[in-house]
Amino acid sequence: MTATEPRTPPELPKGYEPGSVEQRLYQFWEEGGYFKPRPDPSKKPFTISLPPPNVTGVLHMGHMLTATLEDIMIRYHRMRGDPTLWVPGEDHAGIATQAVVERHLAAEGTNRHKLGRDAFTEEIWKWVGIHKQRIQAQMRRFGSSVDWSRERFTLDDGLSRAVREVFVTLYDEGLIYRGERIINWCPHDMSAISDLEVINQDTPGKLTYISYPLDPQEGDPPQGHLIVVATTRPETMLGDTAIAVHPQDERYRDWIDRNVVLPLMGRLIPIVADEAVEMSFGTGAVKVTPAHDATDFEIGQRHALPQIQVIGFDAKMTEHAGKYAGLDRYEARARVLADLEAAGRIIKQDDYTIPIGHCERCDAIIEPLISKQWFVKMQPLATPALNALRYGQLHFVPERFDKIYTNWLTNIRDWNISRQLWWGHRIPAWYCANCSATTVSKTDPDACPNCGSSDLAQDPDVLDTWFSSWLWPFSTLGWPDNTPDMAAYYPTSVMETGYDIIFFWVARMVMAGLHFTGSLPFHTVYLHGLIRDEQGRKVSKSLKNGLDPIETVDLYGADALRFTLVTISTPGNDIKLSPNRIVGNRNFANKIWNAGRFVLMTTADFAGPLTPLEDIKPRTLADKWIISRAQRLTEDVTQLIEAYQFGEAGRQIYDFLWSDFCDWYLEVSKGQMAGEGATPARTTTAAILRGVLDRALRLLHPFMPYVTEELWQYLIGQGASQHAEGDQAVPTAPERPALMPRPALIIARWPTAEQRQMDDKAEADFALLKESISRIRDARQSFDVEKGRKIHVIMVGGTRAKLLREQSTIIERLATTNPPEVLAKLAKKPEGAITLLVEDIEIYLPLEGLVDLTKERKRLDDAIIKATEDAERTRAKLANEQFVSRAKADIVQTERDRLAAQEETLGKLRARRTELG
RNA sequence: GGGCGAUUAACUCAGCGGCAGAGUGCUACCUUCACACGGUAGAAGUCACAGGUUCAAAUCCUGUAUCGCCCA
Repeated sequence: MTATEPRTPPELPKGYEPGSVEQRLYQFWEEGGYFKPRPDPSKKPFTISLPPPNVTGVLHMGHMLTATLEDIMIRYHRMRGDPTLWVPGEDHAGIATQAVVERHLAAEGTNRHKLGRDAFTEEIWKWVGIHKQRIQAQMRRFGSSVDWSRERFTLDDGLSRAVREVFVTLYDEGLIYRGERIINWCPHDMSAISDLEVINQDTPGKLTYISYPLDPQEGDPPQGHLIVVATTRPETMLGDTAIAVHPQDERYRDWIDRNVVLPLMGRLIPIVADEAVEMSFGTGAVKVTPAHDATDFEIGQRHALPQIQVIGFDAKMTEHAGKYAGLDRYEARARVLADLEAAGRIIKQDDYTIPIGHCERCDAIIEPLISKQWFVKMQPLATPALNALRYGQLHFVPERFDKIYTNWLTNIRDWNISRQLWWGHRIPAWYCANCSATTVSKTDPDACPNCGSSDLAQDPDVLDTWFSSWLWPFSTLGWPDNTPDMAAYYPTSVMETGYDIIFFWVARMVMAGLHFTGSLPFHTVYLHGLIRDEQGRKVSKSLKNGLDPIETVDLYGADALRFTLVTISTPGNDIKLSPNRIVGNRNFANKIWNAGRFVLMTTADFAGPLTPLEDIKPRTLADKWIISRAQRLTEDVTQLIEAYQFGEAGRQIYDFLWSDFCDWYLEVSKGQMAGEGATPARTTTAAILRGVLDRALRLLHPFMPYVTEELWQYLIGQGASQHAEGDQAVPTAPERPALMPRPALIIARWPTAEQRQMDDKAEADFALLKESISRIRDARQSFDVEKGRKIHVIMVGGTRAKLLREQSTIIERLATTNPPEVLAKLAKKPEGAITLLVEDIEIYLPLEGLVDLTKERKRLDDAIIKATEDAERTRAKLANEQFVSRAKADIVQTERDRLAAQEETLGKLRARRTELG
């Protein structure tokens, strides 16, 4: 590079101000079309579907973690030149959204029934519009480089068509059926929910032992027989239609098929034998209430027992509950217990922990009830999904989720997909009033295909939201049509989401993808942990302990928060987020900013096209060292990203920038840049400063997109002025300007590590130099040398004398010394000097008037003790024959070298100590 | 009942066979012309506990304890 005409250094603010950078740059990228995929037939596309957030929700820190991890992968692949697509969108969140709007209506003194179905859904669509915009704005603040032109919503026409296609196909295949089953009923939301949406909470309760008298028969003792059952839900006894015992249970064998008189109700119910009964639970005899318990329902089916529903959909007792009709279920429990007690039917009550099901959305206690619902038969879908993992087509990061996924799919149960709501995809089933045939159809039928009657009524229910989400990776790309996007970007590459929805979503997507497209929807599933507060508590709205991502971005900048979220975590582990950590990374952004500012100012005379690092011929040890470090970093970061180790990759870049580049190379470069004009030293140093900064910015860009892009624009000479124009020129009109109007870091080439420039010797030599300087600085401080005072230094370097002589100006500069006196061997020992040892180098600091000999003796004594211990430890290791014969040769050699060095150190320390007397 | 994870410096966490690391905090000194959102240096750990495997264990195996999560 040659010096071009001097340029005025750009005026950069002294501190990094994310607020003035982020929105402008996001707009520049978005308007410039940088987020759109660049087709390249020679390269494998990289695609991610964003897990769609609930459209009426507000994005929280977990969403931001998702957005950050996915953005890292997306930006990395985009820089590699892969056709890269990130599809954003939202889901309609049936129950949650309907509940939000209903609350809103209630506040206005109305409700959905007054409005009617159409007006109500219209009302919801208004909400959706507003909230969608809020989510989009949040995603933009995170820096997420999604392709907004491909944004999708689960209730879009296209996605709705996909839902119908899937429903009808599964119905035709016999994998969707309608049936009466025990389902989880939420009496608050007045809807069925799936097993997954029930949260079981262990709750202290009572196990009540109730005695039921057997219907007397000949041969019974005069007082009759009693059979005792244990139950946690005594009120359901009103609906009992049998008592069940295990067929092998000796205690009850003689009573099987006899009847008992149901207390309080007086009806006769049989004792049946069923293998489902656990002999060890309670008394081994259980009451059977087929209408209110899943296990009892199955027992009832096997023995053709009647189903008596005593609790209604409103969680109140029904007319079948006799005198308890109309009571709330818990009030009924108390009354039933009191009446049983009065009748002498209660044997005892034990304390007992009961898992009670709560609604995931509203926390109401779930009531198992019999209801006619639509189900998906899961087992045939689960088998291919299991095989995909077993045969290595699907990968989880971290791997331990293999087991969780396998376990769930192996024990999978049918999926209740109908919801008694108004908001969602209406079930495409029509019932004929004339012939009662059921018609399932992709298009709305005008007449019954069976009898021709036009008296058809569509099923009033809607589908579970997850029934549309499980199609997300392909429905968003245009499926069931074979669109260009489907052809180009499906299957997607990685699914990144929280481990809490592995069953809800991930496993179901795998099933749907395999069944409907014949392909896995993604090859890798990266699961991140949940975000908790500083005390490790789950973030919840009621505790108000969650940091709001937007407020946090406002305070510290998006880059700082993104970097914190990534580097604080390892895959699958929960994250305790503390503001402290974010502050540290805001400081990191500022550090980078100032390093950039320094490079720009220092090299202003050498602006122009960047010289690729590979083309730079380093002149000094420091040059070789920093380039070597940069190349090694490039290799490591690339490998770590490929291995999904984003946190470690980020930490390595941090260390490189702060410790290697700022603490050492920038300081060394100040000496190398001394003087004027385009001297070889200045030209090379400037090229390295710019080249290494460029390299680091590229590697860091996926993690901290804003500060890196801003600096890089300055680095390539398009900084402030272009931005100023850009601010004015931002089009508000819908038409999109030409794609990617100018170079930008977001599409700059991801660097390749150049092995040729990795230099072990330079790294070892520079490490020695750094250590020597640190030791001198340490000595200066321990002996209270004033800060600016240049001290005399004598270095006895032996074979390293040449190295030290060559690097003496760096020592002079960074340790604040006079030109060091470097000798191969020492002729005359300096008197009254401090002695330092760095490997085999002796360093003497003759600090006139400052050296306290007593202190120095003590210092040497301490050093001798430590060196003796070190040498002893190594000697013991080498004395162990097993170690020498069994350990790898290079390890043994390392230990031998170590011992030699330790003994030399010890010898020198002792000799010096002797001299001091 | 079954399964999983965590336990490393005061705090928050990396490391996961070869002499214990980072950030924050702490101590001392420093407003030196990139940065006080900074610099230099320092102190600080029986890597939960008990066994085992290995020449060598924070790291692998077994068990225990505590905390947390998932499934039933």
